[in-house]
Amino acid sequence: MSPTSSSDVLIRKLQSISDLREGDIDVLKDIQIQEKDFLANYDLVREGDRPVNSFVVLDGLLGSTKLTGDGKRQITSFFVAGDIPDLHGLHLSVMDCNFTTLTAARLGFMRHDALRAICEQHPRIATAFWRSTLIDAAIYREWVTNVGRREAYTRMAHILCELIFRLRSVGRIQDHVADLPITQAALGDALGLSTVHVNRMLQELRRRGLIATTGPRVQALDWPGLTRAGDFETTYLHQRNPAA
Amino acid sequence: MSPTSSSDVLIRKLQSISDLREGDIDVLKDIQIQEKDFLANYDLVREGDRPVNSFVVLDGLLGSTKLTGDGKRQITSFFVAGDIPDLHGLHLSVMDCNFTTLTAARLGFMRHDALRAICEQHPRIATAFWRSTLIDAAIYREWVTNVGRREAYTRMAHILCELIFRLRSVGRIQDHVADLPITQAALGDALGLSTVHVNRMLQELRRRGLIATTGPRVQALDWPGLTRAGDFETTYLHQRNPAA
DNA sequence: CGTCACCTTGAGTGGCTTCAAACGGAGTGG
DNA sequence: CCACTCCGTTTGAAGCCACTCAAGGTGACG
Repeated sequence: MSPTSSSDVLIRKLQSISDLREGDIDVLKDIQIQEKDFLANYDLVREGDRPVNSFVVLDGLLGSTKLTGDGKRQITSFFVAGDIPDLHGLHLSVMDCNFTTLTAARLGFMRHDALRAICEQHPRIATAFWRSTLIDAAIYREWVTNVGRREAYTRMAHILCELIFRLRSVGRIQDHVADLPITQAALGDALGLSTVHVNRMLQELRRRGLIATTGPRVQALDWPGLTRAGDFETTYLHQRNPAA
Repeated sequence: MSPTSSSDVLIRKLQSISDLREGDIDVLKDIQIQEKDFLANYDLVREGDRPVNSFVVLDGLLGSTKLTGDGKRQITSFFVAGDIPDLHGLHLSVMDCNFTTLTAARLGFMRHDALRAICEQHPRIATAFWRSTLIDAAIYREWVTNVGRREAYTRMAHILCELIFRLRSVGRIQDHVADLPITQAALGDALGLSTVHVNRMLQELRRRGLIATTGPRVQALDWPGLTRAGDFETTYLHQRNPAA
């Protein structure tokens, strides 16, 4: 077990979105979690799969992705450390999307039958997991709005705000700098934009002094300005105990 | 109580997406449901609200909507008879979107504390409700993809497919005709398109013999053709017992 | 008969796409 | 050590999808 074990990542996350008691935390500590590493651009789950376990993100960036009939890819959401992307699979038997690593990632796998047993015996934990999927849904809603009604520049700023905010709230940001080895092509797939246009919008954000990028690192130089540019409000992320 | 009571609508819906036993159904029958009628374009829930009850749609069409900073509206999902749009509010305390009637509608209200009590004592019912919110999330995912990566014509066909399919699966379609008094402006807000362009895409669908419209009624003249035009697969709707 | 809400049509514009090519850094093998 | 490749970023130019603006048409309703 590493200093911050996979259980810790899971528990800290659930604490940050719901109210758990000591007893609940002890139960969570006993969940068997199998760690495994993956390279970038690996499909962990594919549309049509019937998964028997869910995983918590321990490190790295994932996305839920869908492919259209003519082969275009849409990333419908990002997942950072602490998130449990395919918790939806616990009750959706057949998956309707893929879960793909967007960077190298470390994941912790948990068996569905174990999770189901816990949910039956510990309603408060069940509620915490349920709430986690509801926050995912809220993020999807925001993304529909982002892609449907905001223009490219605002859209770009918005998604950067979300990423930075979420990374910060799980302690993955040092000195306002986010380690984000995500390609511009992936950003395009998330925003419904072409790679070329993503590049131009990023340049515009840099030109206006809102962000700086050095290789895979993104830095918000002017957070208030960036949130204004991105029409970003944190309500939809439903953070409850930011301290945790 | 009307011949098809509000409980019936709720129960039939939950049966169509999950496996319930006789005992569960008896419990559901005892839920207090308060019926109420609404006109079109009424905000039932607003962003920032902390609702104390959820409602099941008994008749009519609703949408979850969000407003951007500059006042543009995005409809992020539709809700038809049987759906429980703001079940998300059961565990999200502060709402991040509005729920608006898009047509005149009849709704059945259920108190949150009653629902929470039931979920604690009947894990199978809790799972059914949870699953209902997971299907909402799956629909949001599909909408992100639809708005982000499909062009207007396909996008339009897709949303019509979804609406017709969902209405049919709850028995609200007679002779392939859907009663849909939805405005083209609302369709635009759902698709991230201007009203003008919605109008032109509908014309194109009519011209190609895929749909017919007479006033507020929409008819799929060529269902296979329409699903092909809309790149529509039913996986993401996660229907389990279509017979029910 | 006037009003209102919604649908329809036309013309001009622009945001974003596509296509194509050049550039830069990291890793590899001769 | 240098060529070579690969992957991702950057830049330019041309074109189209969808938008905006504006006006006219239609049906419902008081």
